[in-house]
Amino acid sequence: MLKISELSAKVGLSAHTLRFYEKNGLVNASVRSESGYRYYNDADVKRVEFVKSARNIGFSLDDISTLLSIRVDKQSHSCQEVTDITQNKLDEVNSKIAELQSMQKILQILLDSCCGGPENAIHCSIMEALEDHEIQSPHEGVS
Amino acid sequence: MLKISELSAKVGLSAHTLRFYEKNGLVNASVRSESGYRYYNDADVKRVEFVKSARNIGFSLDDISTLLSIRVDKQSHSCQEVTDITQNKLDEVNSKIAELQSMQKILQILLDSCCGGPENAIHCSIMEALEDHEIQSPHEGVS
DNA sequence: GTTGACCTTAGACTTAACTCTAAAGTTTAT
DNA sequence: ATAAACTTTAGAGTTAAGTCTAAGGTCAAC
Ligand SMILES: [Zn+2]
Ligand SMILES: [Zn+2]
Ligand SMILES: [Zn+2]
Ligand SMILES: [Zn+2]
Repeated sequence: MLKISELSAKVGLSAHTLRFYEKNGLVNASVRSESGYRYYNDADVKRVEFVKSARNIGFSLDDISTLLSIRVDKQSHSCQEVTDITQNKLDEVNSKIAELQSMQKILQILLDSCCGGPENAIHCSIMEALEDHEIQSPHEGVS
Repeated sequence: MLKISELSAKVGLSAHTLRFYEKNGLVNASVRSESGYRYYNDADVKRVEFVKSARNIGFSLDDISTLLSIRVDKQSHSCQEVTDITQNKLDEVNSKIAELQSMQKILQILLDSCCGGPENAIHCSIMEALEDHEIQSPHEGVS
């Protein structure tokens, strides 16, 4: 049975974060001492590690809650439920990547167009590009 | 001279946002009526449009403040200052893309490994992967 | 028997960029 | 002259996932 700081050291999440996760219903210590100290057993540790893996992939705490509820009763849940969560996350990641790549592309064009030197910025092509109306939000461009 | 709702309609930023930008020192109306109404002249409109272009590329309001201070006195600033801001932003974007691509890769592997069907999740390979310790945070992996 | 390290809670703070509300004053149209 | 639409301000709320603080209780060692 681990105390909170021992669990913290073991899994690499701060005691604060572990208490925060508990407050949000993700993980709790199976045992509390008379004085209120948290004690985590092996199953608790595994659950925390599951949360950490899911978090490392990028799942939100909400997603993780759902995954945990599947985890405690796998018989009542299907692979499809799991892939749905995973696919939604992948879609989200892909759309963020697309947005960032559109920024990346514009930023690279701007950098390529500017001399980057010590001369004054009166004819700076980056400043000129920002004056023009050619730059659209990556969200607005539907095509 | 445009009132705030007219400017809002013209540039596609809400009146709330325009006031918020003013509070943060980005843009203000050159003229105020006796009763306090904001009136924006052509130069104000151009400044707002500059802000919007910069925001569309992904620059933070802090970056935009700096770009605006260069804009009002281009003679005292160099192309290098402008490219520094731009390059920093590009670096940031690139590192976010890398992080997301690492998530994308793992999510895709997980999806490929799971049948996604209606059967129960007892042997679900996604759940199994989350139980294992093989999933690292994209931030921790330095190599 | 006291020092120091640890634990508890509730609740405030952080970041960024908005977004909204309330209460009041102004302008425009009929 | 009155209703509708617009504007003003200060300030609170939103989001996610923590992060930190204060004030107090507990445990181990010396
Ligand atoms: Zn230049
Ligand atoms: Zn330049
Ligand atoms: Zn399956
Ligand atoms: Zn499966």
